[in-house]
Amino acid sequence: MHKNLPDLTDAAGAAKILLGWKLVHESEEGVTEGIIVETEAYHQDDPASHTYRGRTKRNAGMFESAGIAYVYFTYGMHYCFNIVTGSKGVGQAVLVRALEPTGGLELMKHRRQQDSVRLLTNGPAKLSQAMGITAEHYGNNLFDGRGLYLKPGLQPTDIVTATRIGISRAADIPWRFYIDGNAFVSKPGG
DNA sequence: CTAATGATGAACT
DNA sequence: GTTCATCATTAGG
Repeated sequence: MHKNLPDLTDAAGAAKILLGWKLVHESEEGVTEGIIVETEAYHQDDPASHTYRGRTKRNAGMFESAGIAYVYFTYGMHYCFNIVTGSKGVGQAVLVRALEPTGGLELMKHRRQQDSVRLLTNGPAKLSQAMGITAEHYGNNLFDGRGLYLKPGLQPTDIVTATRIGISRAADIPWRFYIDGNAFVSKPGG
């Protein structure tokens, strides 16, 4: 069957296109899903990217073919989820920064120990925890419709372009995109 | 081997 | 606005 796939040839373009797509995780605990409402692009020749200094054991996944998951652990306690873009051998990816929860709300609340829906997935480490994404999903195919995967959603009407969050270098490059007015964007403005 | 740092989040003032 | 919990990865010796 023909699959509806997004254009993942370039991280910045893909970051915009992926807004409105749904991220689904069918786990043993249950199914959780949410609409992607905020993303950031990271290229290889980008001082803020993990791949800027070349390939390492940690970032090897970003050099694989587009459409797989790149999950990294940071600050000693947080997982962040990325969608790999570009050709095999090119280190780029799209960081998913926020979701609008659309399914499995109770499971998300349980995983996050948090009752407020608005605080469930409005940040990269928060959504990873709410969705149950960990290092075991590193390298997963996100378009096979099994386990952790993406599926098409409604195209948002208004997309805001802004600067990226939490980086010290190339902080002025506008490679953050989010759905205008959405309540689950981690940091409106920028 | 050692040391610095980080694509964060929560809890403060 | 600021501080800090907490550790894998990385660069350097």
